[in-house]
Amino acid sequence: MIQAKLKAIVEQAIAKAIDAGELKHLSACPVPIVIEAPRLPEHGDLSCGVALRLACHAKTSPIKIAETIAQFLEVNSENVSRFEVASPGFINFHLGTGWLAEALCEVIKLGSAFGKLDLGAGQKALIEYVSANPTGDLHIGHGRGAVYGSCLANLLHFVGFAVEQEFYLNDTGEQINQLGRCAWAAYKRLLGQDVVYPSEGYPEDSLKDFVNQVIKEHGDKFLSLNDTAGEETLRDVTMASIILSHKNLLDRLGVKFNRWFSELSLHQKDQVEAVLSEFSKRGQSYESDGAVWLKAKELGDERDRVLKKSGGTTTYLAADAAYHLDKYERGYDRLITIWGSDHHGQVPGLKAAVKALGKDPNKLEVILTQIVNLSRNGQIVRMSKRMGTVVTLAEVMDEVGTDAVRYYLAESNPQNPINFDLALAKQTSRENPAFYIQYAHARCSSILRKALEPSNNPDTHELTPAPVSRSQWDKWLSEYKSSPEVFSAIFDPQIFAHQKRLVMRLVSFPGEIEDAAITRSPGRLARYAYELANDLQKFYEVCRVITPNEEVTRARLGLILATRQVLQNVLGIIGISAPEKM
RNA sequence: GCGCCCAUAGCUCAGCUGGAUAGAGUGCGUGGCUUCGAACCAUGAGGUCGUAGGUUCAAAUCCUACUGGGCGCACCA
Repeated sequence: MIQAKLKAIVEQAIAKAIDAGELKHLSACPVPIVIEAPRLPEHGDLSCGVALRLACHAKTSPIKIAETIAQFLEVNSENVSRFEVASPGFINFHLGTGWLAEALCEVIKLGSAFGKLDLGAGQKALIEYVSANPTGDLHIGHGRGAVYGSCLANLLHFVGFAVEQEFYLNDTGEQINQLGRCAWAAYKRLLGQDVVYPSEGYPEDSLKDFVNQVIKEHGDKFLSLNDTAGEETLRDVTMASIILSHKNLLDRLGVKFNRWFSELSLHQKDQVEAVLSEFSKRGQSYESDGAVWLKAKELGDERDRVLKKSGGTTTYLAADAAYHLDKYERGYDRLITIWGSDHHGQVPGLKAAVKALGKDPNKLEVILTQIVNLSRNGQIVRMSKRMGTVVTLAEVMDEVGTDAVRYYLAESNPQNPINFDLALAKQTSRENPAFYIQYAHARCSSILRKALEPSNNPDTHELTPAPVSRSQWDKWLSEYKSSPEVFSAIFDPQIFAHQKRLVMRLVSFPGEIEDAAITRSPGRLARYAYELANDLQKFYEVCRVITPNEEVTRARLGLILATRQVLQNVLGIIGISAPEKM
């Protein structure tokens, strides 16, 4: 778009300056030419700092280089109304209306595809996230992983990856057996039996709701079972109830998985044993003290890791290795695994296992999400699985609202810890950023409705025809897509800055997408959405859209349409609804 | 003790592949609704970018040490 066009012009100017012998010591531009939006309006609409980077190559001061380049710049005044060199060596460009109008045309022409890129080129990517143990409620930390993962999935899809999303279900092992013991005791106690609740394991309170759900479905018919059968049965039905609640809650949060991958299935299909044989066959494991060890130290870990305990059972790492081998064999080009930061110690082990299996470790990206500190009025709410989750994700969503929770969790970068104050979030929920962005979208919709729908006078009950007729609108829609000149009437010299700012924000969307995708930071799109909404509000404040002048109305409705489109596109990625009315 | 992550406005967070006067939101002060949605806008105050060095024409950004906080260092998962 505009940045690329400007970049080409700067590139050409540098080449000409070199040809003319004005930039000594250079035969080609050795640094990338970056066109960016300056922070301050007096620095123009777009700025290029290439002269600063060229200084040490050209052995001249940045300001002189900038002046030299500026001499060779060839711009059309309709596109770039003026440019100037500013200390310490920036070239600042002030845009005219030409490129801006063309850009709006492109936004409307591309519609929901505006901003899409082809970074992925159809490569298959698998994102595994949440993967919470089915032994209790989800908490806000799971929520963060869930929101981050789903935003990243949306984003990577938007930039051309074939994305699949997967939840790894730890549905077997010691913690699940413990769930069985606790649930069996809770079941009997809830049905009036005087049995002792296990002192070790999950707190009774954290299981009560799930066991009550079991009782609601199955009644007391399991009471006749002996303890062994009872523990197994309660284990399975309680786990099913927990998994269902996880599915429902994540669904409510807008998080959807293609697959819930069962760890148990790996054992049942002997994939865990198979991966152990594979390690052995490749000479990557050995026996010691009756246990089987992975030679992880040779592969970058700080020490070797146990795969199979002397008691004969396999470790979590063995199952995880089998799981990741399965992922590799399913033929993905990128494997993204999102874990809570408390698992960071496992990353070298997993990477070592992957290397030991002869798979490309660079395909596997492990992203860690840092802790969410939950507080209420400044008081930290402690979360601990052993103590039971004090505040569940469901409660946070009920209290604050799902869109607001989603925005808060989406906005931050995963590697930073965040503080989430319930009282604060609730108190400001009416003015929260998610709401603000949605409001901007609803406002655009409202303006379009106002333009296209007849209005009803409440006193006289007379219908006033719509300012813009249906047939006229259809004609405009096609003009928006093919005739940039219709937009020239948007621009009013009095308030050009506001209008330009809004258009520039729309124009910067593809670049934002690219940066967000490359750095795996969908959060910056959440912030972009806020900025866009803010620019729309400022524009709206000073500029009427529906006016008696048909050409002006046509142009400004087009701008509103384009803005609404980009809001929809970005809200789609961060997974927040774009309502027509609020 | 060792390793990883973090420290920016009262609070919540951006900015970090080095570039112009460190930005938003929230809270606080002031002003603005006869007109497409005031759930909005304008404006003011508020910062030794944890501390100390170093690299550089240029450091919140890179390097080192330190301080403070979180997490991890099992034949647990």
